Amino acid sequence: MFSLSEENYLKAIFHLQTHPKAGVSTNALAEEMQTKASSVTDMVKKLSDKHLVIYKKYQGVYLSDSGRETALQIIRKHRLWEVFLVEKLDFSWDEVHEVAEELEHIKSEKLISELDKFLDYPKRDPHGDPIPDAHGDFQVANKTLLADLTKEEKGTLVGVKDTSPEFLKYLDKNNIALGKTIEVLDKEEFDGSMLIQIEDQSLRVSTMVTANIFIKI
Amino acid sequence: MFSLSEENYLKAIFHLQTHPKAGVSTNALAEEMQTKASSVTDMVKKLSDKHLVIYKKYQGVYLSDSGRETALQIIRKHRLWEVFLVEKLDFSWDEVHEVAEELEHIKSEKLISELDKFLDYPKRDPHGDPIPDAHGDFQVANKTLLADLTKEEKGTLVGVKDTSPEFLKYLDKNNIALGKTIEVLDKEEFDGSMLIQIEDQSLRVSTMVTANIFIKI
DNA sequence: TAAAATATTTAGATACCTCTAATTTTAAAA
DNA sequence: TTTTAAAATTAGAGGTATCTAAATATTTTA
Repeated sequence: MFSLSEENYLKAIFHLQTHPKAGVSTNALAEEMQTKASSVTDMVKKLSDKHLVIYKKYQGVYLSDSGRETALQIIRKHRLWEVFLVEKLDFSWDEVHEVAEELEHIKSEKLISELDKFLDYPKRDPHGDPIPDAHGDFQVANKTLLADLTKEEKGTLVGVKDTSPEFLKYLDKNNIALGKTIEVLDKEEFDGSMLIQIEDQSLRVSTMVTANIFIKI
Repeated sequence: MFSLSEENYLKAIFHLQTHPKAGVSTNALAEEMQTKASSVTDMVKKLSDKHLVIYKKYQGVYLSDSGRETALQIIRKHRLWEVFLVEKLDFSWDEVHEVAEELEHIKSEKLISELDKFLDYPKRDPHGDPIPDAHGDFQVANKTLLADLTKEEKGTLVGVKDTSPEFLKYLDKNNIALGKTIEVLDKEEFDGSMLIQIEDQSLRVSTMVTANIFIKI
């Protein structure tokens, strides 16, 4: 169907396309794909020829409907494999991304539908991100950044924005995990850092942390 | 480490290298890889530069020790994934090969060691082929082709030589499966066909069948 | 708004893996 | 053993995905 590179580009465009009005810039895509802008231009033309993206020179790139659909199927596979790795193979949440990056490109409808069934149709991956179903539909959670809470507010940790191993290991070290209750004991106006209560410990965290934790109030 | 093509070539050479004295011919490898002889020559040179094979022009190609080791690790991964697909995801034995061809190239030591553990260290894949361990060691079964049995001999079906979906579906249709006892009721000298007893049914099978079934007496 | 800085695209080249067509080597047959 | 046939290799080229360097377009700044 599509090449490895093509699939990775579609996924990257999807992840960068936060505002549906603005196209994804060549440089942003180059940064995301760890490649050069000129390579991006070439690939984007190819994706455009295949009607996976809408592209006008110097105007940035948008996913077409079929491009979005393809991207969502890859994301579905990625997240299902992450669940498999954590729940069945004892991987920790900071180890799954790299392997899932490879597994997501395996081409078999049956493999994914059976895996989904085997895992009992999980709704979220180990980082709290939603798993699209076979039609590409997924629940958009109503979640808030911890950074946006104010003193004395509290909620449940439902996701992380930064999924780098470094950040995830930091969270592990401090017993911060999905599903736990977090309360803002104090917020420093100067730098935004917070004193938070999580289970029986209180902890001071910087905005590097609070801006990467999703809370459901 | 190695490219997809390189890994597939090593695997193909391993499978073709039945007699350790004779090198694998360019044409045989081209047939196995579904490619042209000229492409094989190019690739074999590249593998030789990387010391994965021993190659002298016009003399055929042999796996080096490191080439053999690499091939065995790919075969290990292939067969472990096959077990996973059959035992955990309800694939039938004629459906697993194609998907395992892709899964075998995922690069993660931990993935395979954890998968091995998850599957409880299986010794054989769904077709009865042995699964090499992490060191590349595996048990060579003492098995005989059904075709080599004579009248009134019997044994257990321990493997199949042809693993094509067509052959496997034929076996399924006739309730011929791994672990079952087969007895030779009669053997036709003219064409080698046999009347066999398998559980409560007797069945006449051609040499196309008997030459692809492994029996342990 | 003109100049400078930044972003993007184009041109030309490389690595990988493949192909066809032509050549060379080896093996088989007369 | 010479000829013929088969097998293997080389030469030259194409597609994919990438790169560097140069050119062009857009945006920012003065």
